[in-house]
Amino acid sequence: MISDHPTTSVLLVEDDRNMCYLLQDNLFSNGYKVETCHDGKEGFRRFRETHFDLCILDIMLPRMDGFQLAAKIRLINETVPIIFLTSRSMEADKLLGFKTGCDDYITKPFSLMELNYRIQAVLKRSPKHADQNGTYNFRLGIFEFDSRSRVLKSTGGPEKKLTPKESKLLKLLCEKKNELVTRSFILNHIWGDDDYFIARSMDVYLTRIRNLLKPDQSLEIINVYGTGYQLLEK
Amino acid sequence: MISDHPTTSVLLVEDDRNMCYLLQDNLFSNGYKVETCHDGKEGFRRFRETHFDLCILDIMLPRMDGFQLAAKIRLINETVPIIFLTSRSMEADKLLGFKTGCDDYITKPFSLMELNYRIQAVLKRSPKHADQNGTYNFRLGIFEFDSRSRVLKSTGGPEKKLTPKESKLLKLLCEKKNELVTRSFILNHIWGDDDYFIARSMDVYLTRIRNLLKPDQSLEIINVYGTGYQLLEK
DNA sequence: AAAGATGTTTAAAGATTCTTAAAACATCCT
DNA sequence: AGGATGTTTTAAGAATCTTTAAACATCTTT
Repeated sequence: MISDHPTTSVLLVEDDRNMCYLLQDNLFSNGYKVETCHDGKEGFRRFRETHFDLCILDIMLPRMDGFQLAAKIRLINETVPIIFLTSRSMEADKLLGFKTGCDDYITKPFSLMELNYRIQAVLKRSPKHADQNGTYNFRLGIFEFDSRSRVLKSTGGPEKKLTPKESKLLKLLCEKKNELVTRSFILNHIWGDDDYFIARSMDVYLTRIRNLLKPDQSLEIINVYGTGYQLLEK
Repeated sequence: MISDHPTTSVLLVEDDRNMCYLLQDNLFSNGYKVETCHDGKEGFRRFRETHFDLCILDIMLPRMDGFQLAAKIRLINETVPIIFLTSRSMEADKLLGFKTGCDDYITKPFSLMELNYRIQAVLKRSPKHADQNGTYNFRLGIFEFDSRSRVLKSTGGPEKKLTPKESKLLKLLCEKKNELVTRSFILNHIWGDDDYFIARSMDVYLTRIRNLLKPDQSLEIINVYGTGYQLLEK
């Protein structure tokens, strides 16, 4: 089968090595780029670190089941299509209540042909936010910011090297420049979790970013009480 | 029996010299390229050093048993087929729980015919990731890097000879250029193990590689705190 | 204005990574 | 075998990054 998708990247989370390997091989030979892992937590960590066009999640997984994983994925990406691998005993109810428009599920045992068909269908429906993670460079007031090398350069000034967390936070704010970003959105995207202490940690980073941006008076990160933040470029 | 496999290379790890020789001879006369060793640790060392298309592992082995060995092999190669040699007393349970889709096992005593049949079956199932180790030359900024001769040539500059470990590390980073590579991935692939001290050792090599790449400002190995590294080419 | 909730800042503790030097180990050569 | 040379690991302290803690400020509601 010849590929018609330049490099669609797939996150495959499957506990059973046997099955995992079979699927990986099938996907690979269909031209997809595949990353596999074998438990939910690792799956989520991967998802946060990289960009994927499709997730295939087993339901029964160690450390965090497929539903929980999908829920966490949905918190940070509303659109990426997810295909669940279920066992026959799974009640369709639970699944139907869960999956969104772009998702699908397939009951084990299934044929590879069937899976491939569903993948194609699900990708066709998916809006392909192509540029989702494609932008790494931002122009921001007097600054230029490269989120990959984590360098914030002020035109005609010195450049500063940011830490990974600083960089992610600034990137997120840049992506949503002049938009309101909720606290929980930031927390789930960058920290992958949202509790009291992590929120305090975020406060610290907000302060740092504000300090970094101080040289340019036209930039401001304003707080919307009880809701979130907004990076304004005046 | 005439071979239909150009040069399928087999790693045979068998404690019992007698048996080992018998098998080696049989494999050899079937056209396989065979390397033998007699304990688990040595087996793993070999596996890391060379490329094999098939592993035949006795379960009872000195220094590290066949299961442990297989587990470590799986960490650095998810797909190579493994055939276990078990004694009759071995509970099939343990084995079935362990082996993945491409693997098989055979209970001693067995006929050579039976073994050969299983080898063919297992190889047929295996997808032969042909290009797995195929790329040795990399273009990297102002450099050209040949990971086999371990030479890093800077265009119009002097060439440097790398040590084996340096070379492996740089090769791995080149293969995953612009991707995030986790610490444990590097450790398991290059050192075959992942503990505190080996991680410190890796730090040392990272420093060296960074120094080697310093002449080209556009190259950078950035650290993602708590996760891994990324070789960026800007 | 008071009280509670939420946000900001600074300091410092804890964790991880980086660097350098020296020790241990390996290989080559005579 | 023994010395020279090259490679890898160990060790230890410095540097960097992240989280925790706590004190203070601001906002909202009553």
